[in-house]
Amino acid sequence: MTGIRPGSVTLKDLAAELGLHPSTVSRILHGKADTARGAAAPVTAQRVRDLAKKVGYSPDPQATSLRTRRTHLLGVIVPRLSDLVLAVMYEGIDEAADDANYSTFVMNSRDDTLIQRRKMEIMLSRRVDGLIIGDAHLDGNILDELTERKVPFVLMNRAIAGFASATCDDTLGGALVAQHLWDQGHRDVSIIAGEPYASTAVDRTHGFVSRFRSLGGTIPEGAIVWSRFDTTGGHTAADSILRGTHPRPSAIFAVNDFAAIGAMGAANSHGLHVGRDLAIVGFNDTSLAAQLPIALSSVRSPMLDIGRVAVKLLLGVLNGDAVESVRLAPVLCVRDSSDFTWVAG
Amino acid sequence: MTGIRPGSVTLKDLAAELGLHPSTVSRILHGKADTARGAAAPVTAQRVRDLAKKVGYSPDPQATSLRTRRTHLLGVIVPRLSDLVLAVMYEGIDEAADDANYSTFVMNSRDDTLIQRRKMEIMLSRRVDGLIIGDAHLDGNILDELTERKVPFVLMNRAIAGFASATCDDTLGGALVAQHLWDQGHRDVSIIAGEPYASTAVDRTHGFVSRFRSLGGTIPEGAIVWSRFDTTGGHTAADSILRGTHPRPSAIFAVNDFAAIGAMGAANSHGLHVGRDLAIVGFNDTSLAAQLPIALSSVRSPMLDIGRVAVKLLLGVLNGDAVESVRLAPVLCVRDSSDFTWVAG
DNA sequence: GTTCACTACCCAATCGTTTGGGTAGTGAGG
DNA sequence: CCTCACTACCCAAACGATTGGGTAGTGAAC
Repeated sequence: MTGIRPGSVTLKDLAAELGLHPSTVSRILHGKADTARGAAAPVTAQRVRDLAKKVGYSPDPQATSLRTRRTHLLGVIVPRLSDLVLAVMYEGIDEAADDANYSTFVMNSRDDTLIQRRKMEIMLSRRVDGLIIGDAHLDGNILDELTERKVPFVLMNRAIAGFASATCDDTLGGALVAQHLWDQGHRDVSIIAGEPYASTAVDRTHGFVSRFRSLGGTIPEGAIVWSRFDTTGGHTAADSILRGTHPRPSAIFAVNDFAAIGAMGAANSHGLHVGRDLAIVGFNDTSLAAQLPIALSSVRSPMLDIGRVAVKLLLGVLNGDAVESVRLAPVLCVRDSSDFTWVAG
Repeated sequence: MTGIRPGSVTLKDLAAELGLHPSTVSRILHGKADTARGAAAPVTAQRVRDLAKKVGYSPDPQATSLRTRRTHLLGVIVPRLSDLVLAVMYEGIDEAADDANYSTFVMNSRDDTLIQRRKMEIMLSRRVDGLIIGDAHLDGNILDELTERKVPFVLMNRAIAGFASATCDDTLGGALVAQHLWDQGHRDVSIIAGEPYASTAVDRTHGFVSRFRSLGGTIPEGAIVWSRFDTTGGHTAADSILRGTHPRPSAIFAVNDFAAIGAMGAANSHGLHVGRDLAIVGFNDTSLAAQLPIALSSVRSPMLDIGRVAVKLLLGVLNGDAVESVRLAPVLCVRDSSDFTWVAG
């Protein structure tokens, strides 16, 4: 449609073609409220807009942001995009940013503090307008630094007290699982708790533990096993749980679907049939959960929305608003992996 | 370390501080070969570099590319980042681009031709130096247009004749699976073939079929079922296969791990034990395959490398080199889902 | 003591926009 | 006829870097 690669035609070209001054053309193509401030005659304005459309004029973003000091670029930093959870959140970001006419850089930090720093510097040196941080560690010292440097940013997925974030209500999510397992009659449970530096892991675990205890249950220290977030991490953790000396739990809560899948594998190799001998519940309800050979119970977190909200928050910050953290409510999806009613009934 | 947000200090500031002209500073900080062309005295050069490092000078990329007409930005377009395969490839891109001092935009097209176009225009209007296209459709008319508009680009994952691409040798991959299933004694096989517009799907299917036939096997038309690439797609396809009238196959090749997982689910609900009653082989060997309750046989494709190679190719194109497509070799990983030897032996 | 070739710099234009501040021209009011 | 307030524009200076083309100054050769 546009014919040629955008960028060929400049404001000056348009102005010359129409016998106008570039500044006039700029004002016309720029705003609406401005036009009223005496920018141009309606007729001229229309001529300008018509030509602009016809030749497919699109302003040079480099030139624009050189002048305006705004790039309309958002930086997104996540542990890894190959983590489905973050990938879906990024899709939400992509959509929301697109709607607001922003573009996004996204980089993987592998949850490594050094890489985190490096990627952030790269983004800042690209002059992004703001940052969405999806890999915050609970000892968030980088964040203080960013605040001090007056970099606009918000957190996503993981929350840190004192900073604006878009997350799932992980504490509630954990509690839902505790309630469910308790209701199913489980009294000996273990938790595959994830990485201790991630608020998601900590909050889900904490939410689970405190609800379970408030129901009258007990959870010994040894029942909580920290682990990586991936399948291997889950496998290893479940293995150590099932191999443990204390009474083998009848249910395991993994704070992440992938860890849960790993746990299913481990259960299998221990000769346990998941859903009958051992209940397993995951978190996030990724697209896989429902499709597994033994469908996995999981807490559905609104990943797409979390991404979208993160963008909205950040745009708020950029706009100078005082923004509040948003915690979206999760929903428990019970499936075969933890549904014992058919056994009991 | 850097103290303040980069961008605060400019070339002019440096020059003023040192009593030099900005152009001199620019030349010093720019190249090495240039320096020899009479840029500055070694002593001065050192002074400049020291100060630059001390104050954390980093050139404004907008200003630079306004002048040089190069943004050091690569555009990446994929169907969806929530497809693990593409996410991993993107990690490869991220790394390679980083090494070469480029940054990347990545956008999701959902394999929708309209969105595809729109996202491309966005990237071009951002003045990316080149494009990595991960969602090419076999009727690649957009590509001709891009060529005509002289946009530098390469394909990734999916190949189209006549354009440079970084892919897995999908035909070979399909053939490996055919050979394996044949060797295991399977004579009735079905294929969950994926989307017919994707070269990955077509080539893997074709590779499988032609090897199987050359071994003396037959594959009726009805044994090839096109499908979406995700778990649901695989489930539906497998369901229709297992429900079919013709003799139920003893093995299914799904051209994608997620489709294979869906197929496992379907097999399950048909009362078939995968690995004993029915063999299933996937493709890509994503991190899940080995961890599933029944470990999934899969063709390992070097996803990370494909991403890296795509960047290398694109940089070649940008450099004016004549680049050749690269097809990386896959490796078959046999696991429980298709290993019948313990039954036969 | 010119010319010559360096060395080590400086000058100024330029990339494409934006934006604060003009200024001709017009019609009305006094 | 002068002032005044518009309207509908134009001017020029930025923004921060790059780059082709100078030019003082120095030492050596003739």
